[in-house]
Amino acid sequence: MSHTPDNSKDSAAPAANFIRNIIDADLAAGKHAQRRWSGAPGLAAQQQAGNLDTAKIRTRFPPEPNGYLHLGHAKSICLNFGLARDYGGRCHLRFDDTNPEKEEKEYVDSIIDAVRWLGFAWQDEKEDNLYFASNYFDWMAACAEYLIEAGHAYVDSQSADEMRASRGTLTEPGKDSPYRQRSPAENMDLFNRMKAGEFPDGAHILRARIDMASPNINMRDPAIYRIRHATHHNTGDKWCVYPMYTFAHPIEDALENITHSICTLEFEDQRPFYDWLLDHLAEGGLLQRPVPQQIEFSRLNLTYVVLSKRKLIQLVEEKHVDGWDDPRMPTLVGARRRGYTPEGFHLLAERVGVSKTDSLIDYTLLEDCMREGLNESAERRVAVLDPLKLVIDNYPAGQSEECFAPNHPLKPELGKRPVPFSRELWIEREDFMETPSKGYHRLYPGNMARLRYGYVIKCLGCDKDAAGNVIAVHAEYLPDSKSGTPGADNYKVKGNLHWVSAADAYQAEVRLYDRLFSNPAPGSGDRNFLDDLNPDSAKRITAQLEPALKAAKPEERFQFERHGYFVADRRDSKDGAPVFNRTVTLKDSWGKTAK
RNA sequence: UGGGGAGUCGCCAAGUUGGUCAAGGCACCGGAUUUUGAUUCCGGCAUUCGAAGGUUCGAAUCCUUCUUCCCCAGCCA
Repeated sequence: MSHTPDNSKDSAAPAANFIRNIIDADLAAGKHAQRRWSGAPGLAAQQQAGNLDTAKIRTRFPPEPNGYLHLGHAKSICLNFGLARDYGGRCHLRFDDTNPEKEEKEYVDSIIDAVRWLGFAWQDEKEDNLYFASNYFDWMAACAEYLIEAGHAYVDSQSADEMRASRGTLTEPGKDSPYRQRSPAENMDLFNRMKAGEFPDGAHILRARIDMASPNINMRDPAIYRIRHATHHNTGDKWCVYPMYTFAHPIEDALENITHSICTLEFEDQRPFYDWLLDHLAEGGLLQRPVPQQIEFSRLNLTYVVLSKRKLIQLVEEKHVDGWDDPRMPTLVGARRRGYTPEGFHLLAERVGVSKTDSLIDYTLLEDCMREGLNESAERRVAVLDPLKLVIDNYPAGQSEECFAPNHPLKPELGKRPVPFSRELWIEREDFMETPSKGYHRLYPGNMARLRYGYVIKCLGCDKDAAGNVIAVHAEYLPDSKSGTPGADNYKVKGNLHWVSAADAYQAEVRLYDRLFSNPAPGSGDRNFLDDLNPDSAKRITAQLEPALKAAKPEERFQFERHGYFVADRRDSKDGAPVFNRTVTLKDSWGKTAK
């Protein structure tokens, strides 16, 4: 523990942050050491009959299954599951499905898939911590009834509009509801009839009785149970009353023995109610102490990215993108198709840290995190994206030979693969300039450069069409310069180009993705975020790829040398006919100064 | 104008029992290696902690005032 941290990425200690500080202090004080755990969520009586909880801490990731997970969720997932992992605790995956009108099974499956893809598990040989808030409805109703009996909740019969009007404003206190003084017995009767389905939606509502004059609007008798005659994806038509988030979430946490309930900043004002509720329910013996603690951190914001649900839906519905898993979408399914990696997201979460400061992260940081992992894991291949014909004038037509390219420069144990060399090759159009710019050291008449893993060549000139466009480049090769042979190093050249034998190339579709928006803050000011859409965010080209790429399997990732990282699309690739998505380019310090 | 939060290098972020502590990462700038103008590797990078006062031998850390930004008035989460 006390040795100085070395540079090895694996052994680096997690960076300190205020949440870890809280957990450290709680652990040191033994705050949660006496919690009992029955092995499943439940009220105090059930938990008390269990053993001491072996999990040092319990966290949870509690999405509402009403949409797809996005980049922001990745931060939260890494945080919650990462904390549990680092502290010998557990992290629950809990669906916060308390609103029957917005939630669907389809989203549940997609969320489960995304969390797994990120590499986290809520299940092991001892526990399976996958939960649905909707399975706690009986307990929640019991909690509500306790509150009613204790005089801490009442049934209000004002309309939604009347309630809004009497809630007051940010600067003025609210007014008590005329129904606020109903007796516990009357409230209980009304609540039972609400549950029994005697009233239409909105006729009554259960409210906590706290303080209509509180400066914190969330404490002005918040609504905790509403009537909603709707079919729920999990409980069907069993209920026609549903708990509000405010009421449900703290109870869910408590039932699951959550020690640290981590959420985003906008819930800060909600914390007094969280504590109020749990304290009363623990007082009433329904919940075990100590009750969970809510901790808020700042959500992830990225430049060039939009994450609001409303906007994402708009992008999909108005077809500005090709579905939720469009590789340009900031959803996790989109990121996956784009070729982003779980490791990259872990790295990002680590680098971004955790605090309460509203932050705006440069999108390049995310890209950089992806590059870092991919550089390590992706095998190298050759691809010519903007093909220009290169003719080796002194190489016999019809002849060909094999050259050998290493699969990974950092991992020689991955071996080499043969690539065919012949008289006619495809090279990158930008690797030839008839009149070179300053500092350019690739192909131009009279210059020598190396065909990577092949021969050194001397550029002789080029052919042009009637319009003056270069249609082919001519060169002669130096037979004693072949890579891997004794004389290979006789020639010192700066230029080093990739190439593909024209006769052997695998011609395929490649999608060159760029950021979806061209404005770092899409829709900032009075702008419509759609006006900031980048018109060039998806270019489809036909590229000339080395033959080995034909065998790529969906989701297989490669570095196309000198270009960037690419992934075989998991949706559109056919067996033996993969198409590739550009995940992210390589860094290019030449381009920076030249363009 | 009520309440709740936050302001430390271009972007993040340690540090908050006051004393060589202004960590670290990313970016950036040099230089070395390099058959990817990539990677890797060395070196550089805040007399200053939103601002102004004050307390103190000594403050990013304590006090006062000011200032900027974010969140809250759903029977959404």
